[in-house]
Amino acid sequence: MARGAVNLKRLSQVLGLSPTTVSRALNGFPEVNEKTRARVVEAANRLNYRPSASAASLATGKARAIGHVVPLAEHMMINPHFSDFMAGAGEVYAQFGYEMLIKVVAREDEADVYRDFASRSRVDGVVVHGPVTNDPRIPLLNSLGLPFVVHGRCDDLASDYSWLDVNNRRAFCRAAEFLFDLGHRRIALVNGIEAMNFAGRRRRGYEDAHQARGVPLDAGLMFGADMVEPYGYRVARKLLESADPPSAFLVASVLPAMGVIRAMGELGLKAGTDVSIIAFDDDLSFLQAPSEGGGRGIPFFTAMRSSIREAGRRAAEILLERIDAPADAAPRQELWEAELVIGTTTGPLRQSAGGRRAFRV
Amino acid sequence: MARGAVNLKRLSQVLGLSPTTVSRALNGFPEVNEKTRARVVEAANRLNYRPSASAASLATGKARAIGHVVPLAEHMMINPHFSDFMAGAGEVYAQFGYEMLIKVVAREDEADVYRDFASRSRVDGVVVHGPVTNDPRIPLLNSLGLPFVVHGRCDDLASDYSWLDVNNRRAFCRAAEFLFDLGHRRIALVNGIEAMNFAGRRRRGYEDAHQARGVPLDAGLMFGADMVEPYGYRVARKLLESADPPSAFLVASVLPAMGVIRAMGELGLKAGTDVSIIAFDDDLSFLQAPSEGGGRGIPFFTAMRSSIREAGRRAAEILLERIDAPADAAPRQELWEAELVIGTTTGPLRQSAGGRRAFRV
DNA sequence: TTGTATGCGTTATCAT
DNA sequence: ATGATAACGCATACAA
Repeated sequence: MARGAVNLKRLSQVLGLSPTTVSRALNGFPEVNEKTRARVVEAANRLNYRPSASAASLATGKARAIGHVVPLAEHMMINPHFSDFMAGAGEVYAQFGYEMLIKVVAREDEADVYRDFASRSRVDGVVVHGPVTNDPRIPLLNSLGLPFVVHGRCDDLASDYSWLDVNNRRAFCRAAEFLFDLGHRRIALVNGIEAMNFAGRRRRGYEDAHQARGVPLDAGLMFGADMVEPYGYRVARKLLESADPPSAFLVASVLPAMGVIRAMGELGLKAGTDVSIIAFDDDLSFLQAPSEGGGRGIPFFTAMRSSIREAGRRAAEILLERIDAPADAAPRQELWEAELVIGTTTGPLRQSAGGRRAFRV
Repeated sequence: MARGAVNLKRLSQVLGLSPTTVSRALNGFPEVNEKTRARVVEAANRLNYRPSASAASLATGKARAIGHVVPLAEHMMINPHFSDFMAGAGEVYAQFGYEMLIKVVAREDEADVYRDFASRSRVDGVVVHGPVTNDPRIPLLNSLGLPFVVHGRCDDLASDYSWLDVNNRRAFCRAAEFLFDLGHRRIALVNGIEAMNFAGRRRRGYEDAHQARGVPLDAGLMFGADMVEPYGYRVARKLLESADPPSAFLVASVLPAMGVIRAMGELGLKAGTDVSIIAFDDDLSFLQAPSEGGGRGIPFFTAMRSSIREAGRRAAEILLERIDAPADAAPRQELWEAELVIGTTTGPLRQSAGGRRAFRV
């Protein structure tokens, strides 16, 4: 407690009431006299009284905090996608009087943190980030009895836990079909790390579209790595300078897509004309132009878009809902469809783009 | 407490000892018999005992948590700079057994959150982000008696609080001088929001260099806004298509610098040859190429570099140090120099670049 | 070296 | 409608 902070006892002495009544008045119990409540609330505000978090937590068994465990090693999480998700979740937590508690730890210590959270009752629930297939965290959390929600999914059966996911497979299938409809046949896939469950789904969507159109897959056009800018740059340089370059790119994030743009700029190629790009767009805030006069301008990237910030908000809501629900309540599962947004980076296949190309480097 | 979790009383009963002795054994008190301690530690591990956070906090008055308040409105904070800083700070917190507590709130509610933190003793200290000149948070936190450290500075006198900052003025002066040395005279400044204290310092550094070289300032070349990608793009398009374009850009972050690159690509201009770019590089993880075989490759941007993640680590260390120090200990202040890194985006002024230019669009 | 008793600031139970 | 009293789980001053 801060020096001189007023506690329940002091406040009740000032009011000439018992601590019990003051507590009830402040916590909205119906039995307390409205005149008394008004007096109490006024005095509490005036003296700047706030109940001690640890004392309340000890008495109620509720921490009023949500935990997020961030793997240290893979910087997958320490990136713009993650911070936008957290911003959304944080809004909801603040709104409902919850704290957001973040723990940055090595992958191998993650299980330990969950055990710690549970047995020390530091948090009332956790959000699971970056699920892999058959993620061991799900059975662990279930056995700990700690409420949780997964951002993404771990498997196709996904029935015994709550999750919120984007229909990645369908999004990438639609994106590829959109490019096929424009006449493109050689489409590079610049995917995320395939060990991540979401990246596997995205690849399958890409494959679905190829199969539906009878276009054979070319392993030389498929890449998977951490979704950073230089990755897109490297892949694009390599492919666009090769003998048989793709005419379009399907990119898992606007970050590597920026890298593709950079590579094209260096090679004198214009996006949407010489080469098409469609990206998965998490609606990251740092890539959005400040909206002038309401609404957003014409987007740069053609993209499958789904706001990761909105996902953060909704995931938080689902989790808070589950925390208040009975322990045996049915899990909540939501699958969002990404929206196709037409920007400036896609266009019909140019005949000249098929064969060799005169670079303007 | 989680269902069935073992507490101190149960553990002591199992061991046939008093709770006091068990507590002492676990907390490393010197007076306890080593054989007893061994027994206690073994049993604690076996039964997976962990002290309740709220009970410990209530008893000791320490929360073992650090607060970070993130303004919701300006997405300045919900961006890659912020998440990298947090990653660094989080590492240190985890190492010392602290939690990181993040609160996303509207600017106008920020003061309230600090009061809340203090009076509810939810945290032992806070990190102040994005200081403006004469920031009201500093006197508030001082009056609350809540230990804090500022990432950045609020004024030039900056004596009554702890801070960690980069020498922004000197960094931008050096960057501009580097461009002057290459023969450039018309250098665009793509700065952050000038209300932020750091951006003001950067502008002054840019002005220092102009004055030192006797180059007059051109208000038409100086911009300030939120450091997002489209901002750099917009400014670069506008300037490079103007009658008297700059031959070089000094950019406050690699994010808008990517936008400058995009604009140049569209205009058929090559960085380092046609136009030079030097950026302030916070060493953001998502822009770093995965190091192949140790070390990092040749950087893309010529830049003044200072790792914001490292700053997060150090800020956390300073704060934890202050929390343990006596309340009247002298504030700790550190000013870091950014490092000049030569990349591929700068080169000597081309004679042809001065006048009109043939665009290859 | 170990144990007893008390306090930390709430909420909740049971009276009145 | 209000009050006395007992938890909550730990740490610690004091006693032995």
